[in-house]
Amino acid sequence: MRIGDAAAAAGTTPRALRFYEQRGLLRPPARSASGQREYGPAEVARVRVIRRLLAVGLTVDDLASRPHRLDLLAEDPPRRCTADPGPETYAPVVRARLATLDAEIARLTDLRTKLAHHIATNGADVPSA
Amino acid sequence: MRIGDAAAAAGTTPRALRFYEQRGLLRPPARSASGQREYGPAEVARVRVIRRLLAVGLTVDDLASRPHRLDLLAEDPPRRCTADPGPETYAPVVRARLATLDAEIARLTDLRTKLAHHIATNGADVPSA
DNA sequence: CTTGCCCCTGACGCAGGCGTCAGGGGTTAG
DNA sequence: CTAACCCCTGACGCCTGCGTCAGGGGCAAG
Repeated sequence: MRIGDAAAAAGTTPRALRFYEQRGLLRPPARSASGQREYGPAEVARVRVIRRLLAVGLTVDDLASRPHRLDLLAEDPPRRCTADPGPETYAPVVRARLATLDAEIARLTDLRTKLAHHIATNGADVPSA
Repeated sequence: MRIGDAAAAAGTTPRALRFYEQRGLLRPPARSASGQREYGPAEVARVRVIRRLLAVGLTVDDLASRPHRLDLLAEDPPRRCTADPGPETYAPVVRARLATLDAEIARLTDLRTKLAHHIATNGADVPSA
């Protein structure tokens, strides 16, 4: 499978795959004689895992920090939460991510409150403080 | 007053003042013989208004779209909500801003929920969908 | 006169996850 | 053989509100 088909199969674009490879989320794949990247089903599965993790808010750097964890998660069936998941768990980054999400939500909610208050009291013009 | 003192008086930096000027939020100020910007109390007040509006979530472009409104708001005492505030009100941008804030808050809240759900069911590892 | 702080303009950096263009080669159906 | 589409690498663009560096001049005190 060449990059275009692999990307389509994983629901993304060739550019994204090259980007993940460059950032260390994907190992450099095999190449054809003419230098074209060759992907198998395992790589596609791995990309799907990456996309899911990104979709729930983890960053590329989060994933790059524990590349081996992607191996486990992309297995079929995936080995999740064995007795000893080792030091490769995403738990720390997930917790950090939750914290920053909470902080951001609180910040925006606060902003929204202030803005709504001002529009109510000042006719959407000047915040009084 | 030169730019450093004016910036300090308004609670910001010289760089920010030049930036506001470049983006049309501040009119080009008077210059000394040697080309240094000269500010008065009115400019400082205007900068304070700008900062408050930015702090509640409006963007530089929002403010730049209605530069005359800043004149009114920076007056002492400010003329707010006269019988005819003209077409220069921030109400439309404020409403738009509220909408984007709501959308963003909803998005982040949704993310947070999903992430928290996955950490609870999968031990902070793999999102099952 | 010199030291030291302030000002000037112009331009790049940042954070994130790619999109997109440039310039050049592969590959496959007709 | 050639059109048409795909792939390659390298590099800039995006978006916001400035921070920061580079290179060059001003101004008041000792």
